[in-house]
Amino acid sequence: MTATLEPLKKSFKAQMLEAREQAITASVNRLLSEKGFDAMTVDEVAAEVGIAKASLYKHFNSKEELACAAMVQAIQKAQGYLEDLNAQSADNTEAEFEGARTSVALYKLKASTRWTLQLKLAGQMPTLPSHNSSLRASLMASRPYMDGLMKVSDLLGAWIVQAQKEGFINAALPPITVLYTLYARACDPVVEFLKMSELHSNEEIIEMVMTTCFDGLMVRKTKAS
Amino acid sequence: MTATLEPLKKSFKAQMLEAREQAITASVNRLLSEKGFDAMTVDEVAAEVGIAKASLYKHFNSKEELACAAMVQAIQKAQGYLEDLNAQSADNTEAEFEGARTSVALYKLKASTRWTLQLKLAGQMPTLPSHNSSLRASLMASRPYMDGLMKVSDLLGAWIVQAQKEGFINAALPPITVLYTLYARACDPVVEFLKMSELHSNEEIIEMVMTTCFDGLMVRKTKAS
DNA sequence: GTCTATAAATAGATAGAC
DNA sequence: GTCTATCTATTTATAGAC
Repeated sequence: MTATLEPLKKSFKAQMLEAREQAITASVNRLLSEKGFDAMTVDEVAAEVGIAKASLYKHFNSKEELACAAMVQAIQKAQGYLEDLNAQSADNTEAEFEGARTSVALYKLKASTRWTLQLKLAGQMPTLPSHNSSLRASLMASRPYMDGLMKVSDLLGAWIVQAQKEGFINAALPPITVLYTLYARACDPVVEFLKMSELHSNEEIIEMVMTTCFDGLMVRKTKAS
Repeated sequence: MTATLEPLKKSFKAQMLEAREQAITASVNRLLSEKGFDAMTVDEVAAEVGIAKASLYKHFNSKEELACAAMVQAIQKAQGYLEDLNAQSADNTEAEFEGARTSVALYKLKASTRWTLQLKLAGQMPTLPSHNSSLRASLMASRPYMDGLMKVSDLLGAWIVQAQKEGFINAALPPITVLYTLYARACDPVVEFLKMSELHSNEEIIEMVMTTCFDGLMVRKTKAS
């Protein structure tokens, strides 16, 4: 009996541990989103999780590791979303809907960006420190993070190239520039400014940022021009 | 004789003081641009200026005041640039050049944005802390900063409204959204990413960011479409 | 005003009991 | 693993001589 229960017991214990660490990374995620790595203190994390600071250090060896774990969780979440999106329509080809040319690749890029903005507005997007910091080094050294980042970049990159081939994304822009421009939406201060102004709903903010990102500030000449 | 020299002596002394403080704000400006407010330490500033830390505190009462002075200098520099730009062509009206419609207001907005990006690439654009920090409060409380910010916003705002009226800037976007989007170029991480990649010259980076900002990521349909 | 030396406060990390 | 209490390093800020 113990022979069959032992593994279950172990699994349960492991699950508890994982749940606890999940709770920690969730708090870190939120704090990282709210104030960033430098301004976030380990005391705050401990207070928000509801455990002693020393207990935190039993799970993670440093503040960097702590933040790293949260970033890994976030990037893997993004990877999961993108892979689901990719699986929805296997064929990455141009399509025709109601006489208007559309692109599955472009659609996916827009959906990803919207998803990012939603996460950001929900306070769940841990912002990378814009300036070089100790966190950067830790992230670079983290296999799971770099793996996730590479997978995400590959997926987005493929859609970018595809959308450029199909004539939807400006082919004069290097794909890497387009990629960075999309990544930058994750730390777009416009979102926060507009949110603080309280003049617009989250949906309106998202649509405005989507417009400035994909259509730009200038008017689009319609076919009637 | 002393009666005529005294004021000169005083003025000279004041000029020295101002020059010293100018040197300090320049260093702060650079460090603020490089690492941001949180990561910048007063020790670093003192070391870079070449004076003792205690001497710094004779000029400024706190780290916030120190950074504040640098930000005021920066915003006033921007204000000066915009006012010069405004004076160059008094009439903010639509124009016709070689059969193509152009807009003086749009031209000014683009010039301002280019100027911002150049400053940023030169490492002279002190980045506002994206998250709430003690610096924000100090800036809000600083009359000269708020005055400068308001003047800058008024100038840009007028050009935005004008360009929208003339049909060059997307009128579906609230002017404040356009304003924030332009302000956001000052802390655009894409610029830094592209600079780090060392694949493009500063001019190329600027042109790419100008394109993504004003034209967006999607292709523009030419009249031939 | 500038310096050296130091105070005071904060934050990352650890010791050791339970 | 969790806690309280503490250590250590860093950083903002100041005292006091010159």
